[in-house]
Amino acid sequence: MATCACEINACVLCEDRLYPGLSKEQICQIRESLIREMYEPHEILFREGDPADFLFSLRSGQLKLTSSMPDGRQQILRIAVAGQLLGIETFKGQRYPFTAEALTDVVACKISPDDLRKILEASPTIALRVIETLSQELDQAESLIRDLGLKTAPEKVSSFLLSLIPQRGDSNGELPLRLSRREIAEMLGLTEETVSRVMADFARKKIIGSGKGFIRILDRKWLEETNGVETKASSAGRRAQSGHS
Amino acid sequence: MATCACEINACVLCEDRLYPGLSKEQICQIRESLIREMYEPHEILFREGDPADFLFSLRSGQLKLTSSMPDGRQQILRIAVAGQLLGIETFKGQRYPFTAEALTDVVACKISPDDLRKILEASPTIALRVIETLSQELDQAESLIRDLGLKTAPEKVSSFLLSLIPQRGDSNGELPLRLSRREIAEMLGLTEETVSRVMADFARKKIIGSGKGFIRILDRKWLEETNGVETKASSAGRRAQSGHS
DNA sequence: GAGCCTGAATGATATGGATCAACGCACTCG
DNA sequence: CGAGTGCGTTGATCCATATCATTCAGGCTC
Repeated sequence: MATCACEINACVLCEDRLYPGLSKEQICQIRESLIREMYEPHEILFREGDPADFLFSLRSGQLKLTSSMPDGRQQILRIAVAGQLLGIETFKGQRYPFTAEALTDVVACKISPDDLRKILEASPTIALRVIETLSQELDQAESLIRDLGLKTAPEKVSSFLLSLIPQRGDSNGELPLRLSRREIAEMLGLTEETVSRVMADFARKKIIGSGKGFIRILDRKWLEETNGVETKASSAGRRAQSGHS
Repeated sequence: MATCACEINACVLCEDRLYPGLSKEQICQIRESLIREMYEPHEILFREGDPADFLFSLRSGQLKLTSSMPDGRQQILRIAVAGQLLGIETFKGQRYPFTAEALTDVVACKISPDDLRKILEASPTIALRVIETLSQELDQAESLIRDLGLKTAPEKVSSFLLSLIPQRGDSNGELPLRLSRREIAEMLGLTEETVSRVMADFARKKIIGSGKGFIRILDRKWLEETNGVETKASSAGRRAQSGHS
């Protein structure tokens, strides 16, 4: 076992329990095809347009996936979190459709599409996990589409802020904020300035408190309402009164 | 075989060749869990927020998947095409995150999440196909994010028009257009009027020809350039001159 | 054919957010 | 220490697209 490339068991492809039907040897063989790698913040795992030679299974840390246009406009497609699989969009080969950049320290398992295919064929449990992961990613993407397509700037920012709250939500503690204003803007289809203004406005209204590298949600309910889960009447009312206070 | 609920073999879950290791009986049993259904244009398969009791495998036809806000704003998240699986975002249960409406005549196989899970565990080939389908859907979603987040109205419309061209592209024949201006707008995060203006403009410039229920791409190259695959210089130039002609 | 309906095109005007520009503050480097 | 640099904030102005309103064209019914 000591020869396994993968010693820490934390990613979709690495956990023992995911290979119930297989022998130790088979498991070890699978793990041999995984290449463990570490990255520091701002390091690029791969760039949009590069030949997609490897897929990545994220063990820990966060990545931002971006796509940009020749003139420099850039869009964050998604923030990838531990457990997710990167680059399956390119299962058929070809090229990466986005750039992946580490936001934090990152540990990832690198694997070739062919090897992954073999693993999936060998272990339905893994395949199922991959499907679940993919579903989650698709869901994330669809949420962003909603935000981009039909929300106003304040609604977008609300939505973003709410997405920072961890699942089992301890509501209003300090939440780490790893993205700069610019990055938030690139995610929400806004400009740096607009994000800054909206957040300053929220802070003035005591909706959030902000500090260096973190924010604190002070009025979660207000954010949830402003985010679009509201009646036509309440929306119109709030929007009407939402000029400069 | 005659007792199988699924007789036409065209969806991810129905093709014989996808169950290489299984006996006739097992295959037949799997198919028993599929409920084949047919829908007409404008029929709703399910609504956003409904309990997600079933997943759907699309055999033929097209669907639009929409999400809307309480005040009526609506966003098309994706156009689902034959072969795709609908609603896996809800693999964990819960509720449909969007409404699915038939754009054409549609044939779909309905299946419960539990049954699907069983099938996936039994057939890695199927699981692999599902993963490929999901990847494709994710890719579609990410493209839309790009369009929504960083493109101007004409760029969005270009991108949309190009997406109508079938894979093995016979370039400039008549392409069926199943979406109204309103629906195109709902997809691209624009208004009906803006889409109408842009398309009228394109038609005047002989980029496209449009008719009732179809369009014809006359200058594909121009669309591809306007879509963002272009240099900074060419973009700036074109944008500068793109006022009212 | 008259009346009506629905989708698309077009015009006039308003506005949310982009853009351009300046400034403050913290940090780093020599 | 002062100069330089990066990020965020704030202000003034502009413009792409929304919004509101009207017209047009085709299809349907009576």
